[in-house]
Amino acid sequence: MSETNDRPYHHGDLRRALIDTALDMLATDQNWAFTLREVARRTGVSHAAPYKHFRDREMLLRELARIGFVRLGENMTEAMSLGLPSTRAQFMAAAQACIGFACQNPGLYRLMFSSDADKTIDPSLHDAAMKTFGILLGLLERGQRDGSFRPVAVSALAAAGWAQVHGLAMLAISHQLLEEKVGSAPVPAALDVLLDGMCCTD
Amino acid sequence: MSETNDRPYHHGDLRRALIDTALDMLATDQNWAFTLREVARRTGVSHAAPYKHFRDREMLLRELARIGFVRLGENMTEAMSLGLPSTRAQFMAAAQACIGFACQNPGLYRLMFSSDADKTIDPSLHDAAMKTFGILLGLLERGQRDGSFRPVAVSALAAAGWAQVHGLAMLAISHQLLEEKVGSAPVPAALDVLLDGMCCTD
DNA sequence: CCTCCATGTTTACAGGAGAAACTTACGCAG
DNA sequence: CTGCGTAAGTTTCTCCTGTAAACATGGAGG
Repeated sequence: MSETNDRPYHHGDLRRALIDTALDMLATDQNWAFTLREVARRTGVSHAAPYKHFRDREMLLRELARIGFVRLGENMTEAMSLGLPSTRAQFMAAAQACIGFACQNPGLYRLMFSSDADKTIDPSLHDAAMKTFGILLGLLERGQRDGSFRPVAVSALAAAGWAQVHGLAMLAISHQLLEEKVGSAPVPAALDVLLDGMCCTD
Repeated sequence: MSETNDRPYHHGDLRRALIDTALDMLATDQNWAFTLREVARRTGVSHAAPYKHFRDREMLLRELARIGFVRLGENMTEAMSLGLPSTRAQFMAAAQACIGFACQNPGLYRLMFSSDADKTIDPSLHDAAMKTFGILLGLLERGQRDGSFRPVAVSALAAAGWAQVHGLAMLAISHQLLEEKVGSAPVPAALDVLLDGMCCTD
């Protein structure tokens, strides 16, 4: 990753380095007014160098968002592969993985769902988001087949599940899940309420 | 709106005018890179005038967010006062009112939950958000008393309901509720799934 | 009437986005 | 090896933003 090279003029892989720096800053600073120049500065390069790799600031943002979706998908897949007994438990694990990801990368998570990362412009970003959503969809379909989830339209389950997880993630990183409002462990509590509506086992 | 009077140097109520202009732009432009100067320009005033009413840009943003929470609360209260028969139907109406508000004011809604509107700084903003949340809480408590909602911890219901509505709103204004993913009417479908988990009547 | 002060304006400066022109060094044809 | 094309960096420039400071205006109170 961080090759401590002494490249005097040509960096070698500036594109990757810029992305790494930006991801690092997005994870570090809670909310960061993203500036290309700051990224360039911390990467140790002139403020115009990034334009050789990204047409404009938003193109870098979209690439960062794309990577975010890929990583989020990896986290969720990993959580689902822990050998948990029930599909319900797997859903719970995947949801908590998603929310955990958001809390560990609040800036990146916000970016992924912000208007700065316009998915109508960049097909690869759109695909990445769609693919990550597909993980959720696959879990729900599997749950319906094995009788865990109710046989309603899977799209309804998907919308509900996705919205719930995304909503909890957004509220969490906005520090709005205060104990006085929603209790001490709102995430599993809320997910359990939703799962009661999704599952057959009442 | 546009009073064609010749401003006698002193505007009269510039503070209000700036807020109105900004709210207008937040509703009009889907996603707008908020600039104080642009607000001043459209209000027909010098770019430094706003500083006589707001210490800095973020102070205006927080005030806008506060107003957003007040209006959102009004919308939700109104939706709940339509004389709908069941508490469940009232919840559904309030939720759809919230999501409708977000879709009609995407910029404002985003602002309300963005890190630009830091609720830890401004108590009145925090109070406004809390009060709007209280509307939801009140509905849930009432629903539990009348036997509509299950007698679990009300904070769990609150977290679930709030996250669901907020998640749907955010996904909707991010244009991520595509039919291919979540069907043609994802909002009521998702809310029904959640309500199945919240309500006693299965 | 004159003077104070809230509310405006003008001017100034730092910092960011991005374009254009210039520079460096890697890779390749002869 | 020499010379050159080109990708990748740098410098410089313009326009824009936030924000501070100094100045102007005009209504309210003595």
